Amino acid sequence: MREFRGKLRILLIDDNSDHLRGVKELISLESNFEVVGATTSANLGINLVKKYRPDIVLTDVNMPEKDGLQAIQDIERLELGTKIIALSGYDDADLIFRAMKLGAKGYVLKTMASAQLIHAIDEVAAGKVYLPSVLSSRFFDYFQRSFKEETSAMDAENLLSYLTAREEEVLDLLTQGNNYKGIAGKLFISETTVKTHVNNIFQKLQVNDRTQAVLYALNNGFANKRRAKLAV
Amino acid sequence: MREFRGKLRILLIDDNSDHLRGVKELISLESNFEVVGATTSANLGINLVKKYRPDIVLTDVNMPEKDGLQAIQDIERLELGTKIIALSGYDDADLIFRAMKLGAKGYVLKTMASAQLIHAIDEVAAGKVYLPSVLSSRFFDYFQRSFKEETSAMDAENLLSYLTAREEEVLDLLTQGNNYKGIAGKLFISETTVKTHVNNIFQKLQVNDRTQAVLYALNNGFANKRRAKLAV
DNA sequence: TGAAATATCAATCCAAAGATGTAGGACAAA
DNA sequence: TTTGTCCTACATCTTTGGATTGATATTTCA
Repeated sequence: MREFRGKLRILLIDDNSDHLRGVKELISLESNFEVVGATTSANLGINLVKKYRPDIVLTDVNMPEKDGLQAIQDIERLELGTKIIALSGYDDADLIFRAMKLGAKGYVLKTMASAQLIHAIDEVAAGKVYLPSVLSSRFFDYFQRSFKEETSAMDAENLLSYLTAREEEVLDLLTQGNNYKGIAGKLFISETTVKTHVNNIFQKLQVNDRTQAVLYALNNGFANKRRAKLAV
Repeated sequence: MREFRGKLRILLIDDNSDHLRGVKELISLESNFEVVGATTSANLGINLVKKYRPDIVLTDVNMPEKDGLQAIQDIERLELGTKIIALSGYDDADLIFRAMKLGAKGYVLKTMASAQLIHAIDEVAAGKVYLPSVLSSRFFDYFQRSFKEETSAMDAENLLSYLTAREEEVLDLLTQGNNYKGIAGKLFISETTVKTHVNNIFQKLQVNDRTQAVLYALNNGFANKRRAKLAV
């Protein structure tokens, strides 16, 4: 399963030097793991990533100054294919969500058994994503809650549904920053006709100007709806 | 682990009547499961959910007409606490992502062993989210890719970074649909001053009018940036 | 068929938005 | 102290946007 080349090269970042040492010893016990670096500073850690190009980075996400999330983002931006596993003392849903959002391939609690950490490293090294089931539950709760608002905004009494097909076209062009002249040109109709449509849109959406119309459209899933007609 | 009250009440929706029958028999073999309904129609299924209020709904997501995703959304909107497990013949990342987004608590492939389906039902009934590891890998790939664009748009050569603090405030109010008068009132400055700021914003963002400025802001993570200052 | 909704275009008027130039005071950095 | 940036403010002018009314052709559907 693992690649032919020697050991899995691992870099550790944790501002708690005790924990750092502990993890280092733990990993060193594994014959197929090699710790290529260990530091208590996120900034230093990023430099070490550039220098040693490890396969895996284990980073604490609860650090002062440059925090671990920022470190994840910075490392991801290097685009070296480095796989990141977040370590944390807390099973905070928001923290997990943000770490995964930034590209972490795993998230392990410090309180978890060491075997779990080893397992996580193996899984992530094999190209998988590793989230202990307790944490994945939290993740999905958070994930679904954050989309619930979005979808509920999309239905309900949506004023957008009162628009005619032509008005939707016009609104679509408005949401692309066109003025009257631009819309008229693109739809091959006169500017005054566009004005008529736009005024009708304002009435239906109960707004006063184009900016508010565009904001209403964007906040009420207008783009999604139009995409839906093609993609769903 | 399971609650004291009798059996777990399950409803099945699958337009393939053969598969529907197969799953029904499979589940009926389990002494603690009870199939309270089985239908090949999504619309009918939703009505059955209202009528029987099952604990779990297993629904195919590859159906013609009213598709399974729509069914998931409709059932979720009833807010009966019904837990939904999506069934699909395909491990399509986009499909998995959308099903989970809409609130599905599990996703199981039809090709998977029956034991896995039973396990999924148990897990979901216990309040967990169940995604087989193959699928969760796909899910996270998709998830991270969809956020990669967002974050990369947020840095790079972002014209927003040239704005002064005051200009950011003004732009923020613009993205809320305010006109000159509204902004002036909220910032306790004169309308002409607001005009000056807005004009400077246009220059810096290289746009021609407020709508384009608002769109630029929204498309380049302006809201995220502002939120970041508080929340990150 | 006949009513209702839709799409088109025009004229007019007023308000709002945008462009440009100028300028004083606060403040920080060189 | 000087230089530069930022925030403030005003005047002026042009352009664009928005409201209103009215009109005609086409489509939709009961």
